[in-house]
Amino acid sequence: MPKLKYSKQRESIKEFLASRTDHPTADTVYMNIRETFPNISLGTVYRNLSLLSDIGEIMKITTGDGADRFDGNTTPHNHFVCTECHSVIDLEMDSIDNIVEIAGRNFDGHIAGYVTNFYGVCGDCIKKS
Amino acid sequence: MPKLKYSKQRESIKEFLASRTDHPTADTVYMNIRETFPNISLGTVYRNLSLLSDIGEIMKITTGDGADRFDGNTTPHNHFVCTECHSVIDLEMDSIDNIVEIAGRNFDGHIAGYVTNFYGVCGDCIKKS
DNA sequence: CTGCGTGCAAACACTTTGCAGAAAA
DNA sequence: TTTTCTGCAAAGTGTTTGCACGCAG
Repeated sequence: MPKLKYSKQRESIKEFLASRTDHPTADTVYMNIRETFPNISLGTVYRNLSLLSDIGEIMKITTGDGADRFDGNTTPHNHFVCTECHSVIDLEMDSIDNIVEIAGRNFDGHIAGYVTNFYGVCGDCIKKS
Repeated sequence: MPKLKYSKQRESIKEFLASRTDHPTADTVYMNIRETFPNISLGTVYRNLSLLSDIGEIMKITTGDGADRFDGNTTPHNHFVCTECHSVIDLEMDSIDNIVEIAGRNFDGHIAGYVTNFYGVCGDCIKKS
């Protein structure tokens, strides 16, 4: 694997994600970073998001509902996806890591991890209805 | 919502999925159904897969690893995704539905369901290495 | 006859990639 | 200098859609 070199674009993307608690898509990141680097390209944004999530400095969230989203918070946590407004919300909940042990009891492979997404209607959408 | 009409293509797709325990992609379904209906189009396959999963007769699996997959088994269960061979395997495990209650304790929206995918290396890939 | 379903092809959304030049080490 | 990173644009992948015809009800 190639050696990592500093780039202000990458730094900026990382900082941007760290400053948000929502979970922007690559396109949203692009739109925002462009205010600082008007010439940055969408390709560069994708390349850096992918690189950063490979080295574990950010997290990629696949919801199955449109574009992937990215999270600057790399501490283990789960997400809730609102089926109305499509927002993705961090859940502050007790650990459910024990499900790995439950899943492994009757399985002959090796389970390295899991991703759980919860679905439903968020508080804001309930109020509006 | 429009009224449902019988179609032999749709029936065939449903039967095909019911006959498999792996989790074919839309393209795999297409390739196989074409042996019975040589003129079926990929668009029709996608339309029916989408319709069938909307009405709950099949299940759509988004792994974040390539194309979506489809499962004819609609009884609630979880999946394991092998990061080596990319196969998707049904897990026979005790229910973890209690995680919904855990997630809901400190959340103001309404959680309707969840999807958990486990990741790791499957038994076959472990043997081969 | 009415209207949903189909095949076809074009369009679409999201993401990746090849290239030549710019920037970091 | 050497190697990585960038902007640009083109290509790629998976999926959806408009249209005219076909078939179920």
